[in-house]
This record gives sequence, structure tokens and C-alpha cells, in this order.
Amino acid sequence: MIRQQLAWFDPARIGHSGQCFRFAPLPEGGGWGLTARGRRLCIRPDGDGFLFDCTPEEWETVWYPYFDLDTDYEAFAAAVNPRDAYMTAAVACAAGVRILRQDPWETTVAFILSQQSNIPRITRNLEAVCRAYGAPFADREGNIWYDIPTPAALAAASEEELRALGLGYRAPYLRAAAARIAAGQPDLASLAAMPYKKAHAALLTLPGVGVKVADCVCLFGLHKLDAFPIDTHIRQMLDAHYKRGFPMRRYKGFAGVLQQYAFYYELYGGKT
DNA sequence: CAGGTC
DNA sequence: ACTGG
Repeated sequence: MIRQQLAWFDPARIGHSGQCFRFAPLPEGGGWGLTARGRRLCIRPDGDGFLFDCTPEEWETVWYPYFDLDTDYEAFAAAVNPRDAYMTAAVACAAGVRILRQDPWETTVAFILSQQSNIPRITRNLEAVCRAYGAPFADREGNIWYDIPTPAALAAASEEELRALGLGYRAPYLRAAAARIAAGQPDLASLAAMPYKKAHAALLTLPGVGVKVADCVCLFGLHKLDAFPIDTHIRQMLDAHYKRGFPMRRYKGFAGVLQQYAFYYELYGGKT
């Protein structure tokens, strides 16, 4: 167990920001639980800081990078044009949200499942896929959790099995994309080193991955902060507040972070 | 109608 | 076009 005081870190907001679907309130309340990188982590508020149930070594090598704590999000917030009332409000509403450094394969699976769905259903579907095809592992208390299935494990599943989990028409997309990744076409590990546009183009070749899902994988799985996914909510937001276009040049290099803040604001607007 | 894709 | 909040 370790204690940390962290700037711009709000687990409650990160948990339902829609970038990660395996980050949920603890059943007993008062904290958050997360399954990622083949591990389980619990986060509990402790005065002006947080308690993390991991070793200092795990914090250093796994969770500190996962939460992207080397990046200065306050600087991104400070760069917002003060005359932009909409984005100023969005950033205030989403203060404490960071872009997690999630696994690219996990985000590929999650966002293939995300199309024409909603956060509660995506969460359920992803959990069902992990339970059915993912490797079980135990936390230090002996509780069993399930990792994201390997591409090979998902490619071996039948469309009927996947539909039985409630994935609907996304089942064949997921299966076919898994087969492609298992064959190394494309090699997800190598995408991280590519510039955003090249990585985006490679992801677009996957079945069930269009412009929007590819942008989500770039932003949340490859940490390309230039990626700016445009979904139905962001489309409405752009039409309502940026009729002359979103100022991408001004926010070059981190526009995706502001996209996430606008998305959060559209969903929860002032309620958190 | 839902964080779209083919 | 699956399915459910």
C-alpha cells in the first residue's frame, strides 16, 4: 500500500470519462478498482491524497506510467483560450482527467464494441469477453480477475459464441480484427512508434474500425494526443460552439485531450 | 437513439 | 443492423 498526493488526478472522473471501461467504483464504495496490464489496482481517497494497493516498485514501473503522471495536464488547461467560454467550462468540469496509457489491443477491442452503444453496455460487453476468453489471475487477496483475451484467443472464438455474449453485429468485426492482429497485420506494438496519421491509417485497415474508432485507439491506446475522435456528441458540440472550425492549430499536440474534456462536459455537463 | 461501420 | 437504457 502506498500513499500519493497527485496534481490533476481525479479517479472518479477518469473512471466514467469513457476512455477506459474496466475502471469502476468499488462495490463497498469509497474507492475505485481497475483491471489493466494483467493486474488489479484499488484506489481509495485518503485526506488530500490517495492510497494505492500496490508496491512501490509496481507504482514506479506500472501505475505511474499508466496514469501518465509525467505529463503536465495543467499546462494543457492553461493553454485554453480564455475567450473560449465553452472550452474553459469543459476543462473546469473535467479537471483531474488524464489520458491513460492503455494497452492498444485492449482499446481496439473496447472501441470496436463501442460503436452504436453506450458506456454501461460497452462495460458489460467487454467484461463478458474477458470472462469468457481472458486469462484469469489472482490479486493478493486471492480474488480472481480476468485479463483482456489475447488476439489468438478471440480469433478462435466463433461468431455465435460472441453474439451469445451480447455483442450483436459487432461480433464478426471483433473476431476478424482479432485474426488480423494475431497475424501481425498490423503489428500493434510497432504503431506506437509511428506518427499519428500513419498509425491511424494502419488501424483503418482492420474490420470494424472506421475513422472514429481508429482515432479512439490512437488517443487512448497509442497516446497520440493529436487524435481527435469525432462521435455524435462531439459532432453536436462542434456544430453548436465551433461553427468556424475547432482551433486545431492552437492546440496542436494535445487537441485530443481537449476532445476528452469536451466529451466529458457533454455527458456530465456541470453535474460532477 | 446509443462514443459507427461497411 | 444487434440490443438495451
